[in-house]
Amino acid sequence: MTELAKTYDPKAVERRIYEWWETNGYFKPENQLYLDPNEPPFIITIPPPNVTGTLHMGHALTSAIEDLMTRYHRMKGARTLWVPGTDHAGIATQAVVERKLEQEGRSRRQMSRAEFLAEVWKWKEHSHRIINSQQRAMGISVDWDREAFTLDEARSLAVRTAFKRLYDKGLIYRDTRMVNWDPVQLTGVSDLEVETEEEGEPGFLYYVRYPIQTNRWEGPHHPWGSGRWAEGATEWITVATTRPETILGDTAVMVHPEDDRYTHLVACHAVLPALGRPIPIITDPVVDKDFGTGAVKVTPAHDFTDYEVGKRHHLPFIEVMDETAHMNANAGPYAGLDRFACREQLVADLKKEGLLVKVEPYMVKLGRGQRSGAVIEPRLSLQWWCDVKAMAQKAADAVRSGRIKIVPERFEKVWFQWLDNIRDWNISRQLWWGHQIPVWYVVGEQGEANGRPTQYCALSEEEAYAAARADWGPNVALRQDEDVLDTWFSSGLWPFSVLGWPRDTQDMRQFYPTTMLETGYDILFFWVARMVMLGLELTGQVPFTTVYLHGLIRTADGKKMSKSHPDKIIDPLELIDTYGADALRFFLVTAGSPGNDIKMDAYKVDGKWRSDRIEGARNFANKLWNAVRFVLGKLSSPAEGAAPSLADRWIITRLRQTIKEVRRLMDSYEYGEAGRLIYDFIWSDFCDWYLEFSKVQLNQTVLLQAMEASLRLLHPFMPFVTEELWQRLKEAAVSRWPLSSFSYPALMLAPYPRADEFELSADEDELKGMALVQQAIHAIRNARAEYGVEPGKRVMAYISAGKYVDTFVAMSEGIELLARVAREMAIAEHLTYNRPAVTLALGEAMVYLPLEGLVDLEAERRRLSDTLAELEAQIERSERLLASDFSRRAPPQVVEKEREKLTTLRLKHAQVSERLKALERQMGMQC
RNA sequence: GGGCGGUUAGCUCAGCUGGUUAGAGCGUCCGCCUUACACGCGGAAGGCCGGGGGUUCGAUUCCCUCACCGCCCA
Repeated sequence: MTELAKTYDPKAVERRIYEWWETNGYFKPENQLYLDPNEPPFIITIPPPNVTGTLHMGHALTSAIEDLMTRYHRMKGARTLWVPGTDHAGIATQAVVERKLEQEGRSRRQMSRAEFLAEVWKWKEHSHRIINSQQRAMGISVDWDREAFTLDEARSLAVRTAFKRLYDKGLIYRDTRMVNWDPVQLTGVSDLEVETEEEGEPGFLYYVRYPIQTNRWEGPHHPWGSGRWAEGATEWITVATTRPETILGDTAVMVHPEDDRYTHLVACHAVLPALGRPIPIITDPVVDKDFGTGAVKVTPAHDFTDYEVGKRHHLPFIEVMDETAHMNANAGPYAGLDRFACREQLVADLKKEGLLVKVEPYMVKLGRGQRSGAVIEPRLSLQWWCDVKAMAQKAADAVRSGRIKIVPERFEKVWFQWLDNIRDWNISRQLWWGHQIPVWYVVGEQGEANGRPTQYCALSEEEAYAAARADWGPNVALRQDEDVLDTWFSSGLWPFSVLGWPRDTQDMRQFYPTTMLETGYDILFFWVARMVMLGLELTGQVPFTTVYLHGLIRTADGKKMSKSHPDKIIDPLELIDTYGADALRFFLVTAGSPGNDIKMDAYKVDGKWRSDRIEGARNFANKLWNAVRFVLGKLSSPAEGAAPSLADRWIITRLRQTIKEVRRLMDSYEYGEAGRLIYDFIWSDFCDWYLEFSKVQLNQTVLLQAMEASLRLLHPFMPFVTEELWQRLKEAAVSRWPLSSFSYPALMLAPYPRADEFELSADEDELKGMALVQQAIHAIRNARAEYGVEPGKRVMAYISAGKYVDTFVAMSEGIELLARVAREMAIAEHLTYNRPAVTLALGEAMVYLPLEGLVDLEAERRRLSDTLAELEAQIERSERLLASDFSRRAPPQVVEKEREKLTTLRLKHAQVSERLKALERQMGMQC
């Protein structure tokens, strides 16, 4: 067997271990070796990453948490399945590929749909490969044989089936409505895909006056642009707008019915600038009298609010822009101009005509496309809609009734709020990349033709034709709807589509509903809510029983990483390269608390990302590595049948306490806290104390047991290094110490530690004694440092150990080693030392260090009297507390604890004051 | 406008259902290559737990309120 290197090198381990796990099929639920019949199965589906490119830190966090959950449940003996996959991400991927083509001097517009899709598929393969390698590098224990893609054959069937079922129920319909239109990507998007800057964006509020038609002035006598357009007009109404270009589409001016300023104008007509169209002045209570002039223009075809107003007041809907947000023929002289160019030109013209009253700087709330960043244009458009009202109520009920639990709980409030105010979901996208809508139209027919349907929703073209031929005869021609579905429609089916739905598969029967849905809180509505709605609607069951939401990864200055400049985006692979996957994972999982964002402390050195916190986690991996190196060294000597010492009983007791607490924390999703606890146990209890004690009192069995259990405990957090070390340990030890977990071929398949695995234990008194010994060692070290004793120098010590004398005697070799105390030290139940010495009062015990030549009597006297003063203050505080209502009102255990504390304080006080008196006597004698 | 989260050591953050003298890592200071580990060891300094009020024997923790920062929804 090769010796362990002095420093852990993740690169030499991770890839090899992962391939070994994978080729042995250890990630598959069918291959688990330890199963606990009492553990319910654990099924989780990965939030499928978009095949837009590569994974970022958010994905790394997702991987770390989900793999932690998965490995934990697998080791607990639950039948465990984690299904991987990727998302075709319609808009996002199409945008990425279009941009790439653009750089190559090509354009989608010049390509056929098939040609373009071939390009996207190429990109998808490329991206998918990178994503997979990143995920493997993270160590995720997914069943790759079950990998799914939202646009593969099986998922397509699920999508078409889902669409058809909802269509047949009347929950999916086609309608022309006002939608959020992205004029760059040329598609409608849903409400959720529009993002608004909180403060708005700098813009202007334009005050424009419209002349009023009167019997003396019925309209312009001079052309627009002549500067005399409004000549002769006598009355005006001034409106304020942030979007002057939409004036061209105005079909009314609106004021509040109780606004005295305008009552005389109501029912009059204003004349629309530029176009000269007379438009009515109407009243509606939605008008805010305090905004602008109190009079607003109404553009029913280009504004959500105005759309409603237009319908209410039966106003004409005049579109003045085309799909690319260029002005159309209805814009008269401005036709052909881009919306912003039109704005500029029109404002200049208004000014020339004396119609521009004033312009004020104004923060405009602009909706921007989530993917393109383009200013969203409200636009009338024919789209497919999903009526989700009823589904939303059921989804809300699932959480209300506890069938689905959201962690952290506070997100439930957001859940209800959104679902209770839900609007119909625009599910069609005017894109090429995605699931084409499974609806076919009869070519050449409009609407209902003699009662015969002109559109057919079907699972396939053949099916659509079969239905159409039945109505229209054999020569009917069909054309499939060109639009595709919103990506989230297919993602919404994920937890069951990956298991084979709508087919009746073994996986559906065995693994549905799933257990856990873990993702970032930012896609609670986009994804989680849709899965619950569609899951309940289509499978009749909740798709999962727990939703765990993690926070977002932010840059060092607190910005969202995904939105910040590309140079701030960190590739997890780079960090893995520098620190190892285990370090990255441990950092991600322990960096924060559930649902809260994590700020990366990343900074660049020579162009490479560094993080002190990840470095700390790497150091921990190295610490573990060296602990095992030490243990292996101890095991190589002949086995000794030493009886368990106090230290042995102590470490096993601490281990058992840690296991209990870790399991409790893991079961309540407090992964960070659990990780920190394991870290503390391994570093402080095991390495700092127990390994050190083992240097003087070795018990190979206990050393091995504690080490092995520590590896199992840590495995879900740091899978690679623990697996590697466990294999080494097993190889070295299994023939002589056949621990039961060594019967498993891999650590990842071994049982998670249970507190009742171990037989040794220390009782309450022994634990107290042990703590006292540790305190003594600490106090001696402290005194040595304070008095500048040479590090290697052995010092004499006299220990008065009271009732813990046996403990001190048992631990004397440890004290010698760790506090550098001379072998001849004295330990007795009661011991007084009258010569000059540093005195350490520990309450139950007392340590005298005759530091020859170093003890300055005066300094020691000062130190003791300071200690005494501090003790007196504490005693007084404690006495006051006990004399108050506290002792009557507080729970007995708490009061008892306080009494014990007071007793110890008094004991210390007596020790110190006695010592002080003795010292003062000595000093007096010296004088 | 409504809602949520945050404010704890120089920095980044823990602190679960209220209970000893509030913790960790990094950083700082002092001392060490002590034969597992310098990616380390030992020691130390450093905190009106954002402000105010309330409940309570007791508040970093619960309630109210204010301030600032961040986010979500409209």
